[in-house]
Amino acid sequence: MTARRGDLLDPSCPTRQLLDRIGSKWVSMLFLALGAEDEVRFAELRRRAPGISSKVLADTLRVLERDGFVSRRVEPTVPPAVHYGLTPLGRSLAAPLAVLRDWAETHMADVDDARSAYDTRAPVGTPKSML
Amino acid sequence: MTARRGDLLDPSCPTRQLLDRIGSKWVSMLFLALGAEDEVRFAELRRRAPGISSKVLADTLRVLERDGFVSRRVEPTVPPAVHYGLTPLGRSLAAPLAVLRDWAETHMADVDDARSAYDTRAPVGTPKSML
DNA sequence: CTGCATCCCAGCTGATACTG
DNA sequence: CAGTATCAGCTGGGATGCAG
Repeated sequence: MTARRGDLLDPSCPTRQLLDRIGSKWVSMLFLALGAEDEVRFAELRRRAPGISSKVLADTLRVLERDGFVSRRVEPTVPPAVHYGLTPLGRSLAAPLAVLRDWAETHMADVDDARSAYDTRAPVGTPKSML
Repeated sequence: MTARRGDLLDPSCPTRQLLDRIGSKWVSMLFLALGAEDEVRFAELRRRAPGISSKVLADTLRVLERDGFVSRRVEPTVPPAVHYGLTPLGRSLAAPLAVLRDWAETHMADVDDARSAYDTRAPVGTPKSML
């Protein structure tokens, strides 16, 4: 049907774009953090994503808002209060993410074992990248 | 169950590691290419992943082999013939990947629309005075 | 409180050339 | 054919400082 083989290298390939998003460092964690409640404020998100800088958090949220995954509501108080939440589209991504998490928690131990075995067989020469 | 919130920033978090893998540029395409048959040779993989360099292909395959996703079988002929295939573990990842692909093909059009709408609302370079 | 402007750096990715 | 060696570039992510 759709998906010819070469699709995934087209930058416009839907799957490619989705993988780029959810593979981004903080995105999956923000989905978790936002999924817990209806709305979460900026500072609270920072707390739930320990280590993120405000720049990266703002950047990531803007990208997700642009994608339609995240809603942004500003209360025009002083100082301002900004509330973020998942849109229906964003919530619809929860299922695929849960499938990934389940697979990971079920099988990544096998991956660890495979790595140990591989490293025992080939102690030197493993590329440092992609580890 | 497990998954405390902070898990996803731990480099050892299973989900984090899985996302890093499948988000890598050529991995999902190689899974597609390898899933079609039992075994595929190096040069054939290059053909099925147009644009990949032999270095990147070799690196990626080695990482996937180390993870236990991919098997590697060398025929000691001259010149050598190397056959790659998916292990059972690698094949078990097909389902999660299919879920992602399905979601992407169903919903990424909505994301495109959201982006267009966002870009219309916030064109580049709009003076703040006009907001 | 929120988040933009800058500057900066690591490492993923790629181009090219070479070898058993 | 199936890689390895080397070098270069870009982009994502981060530190810091400032502003509305």
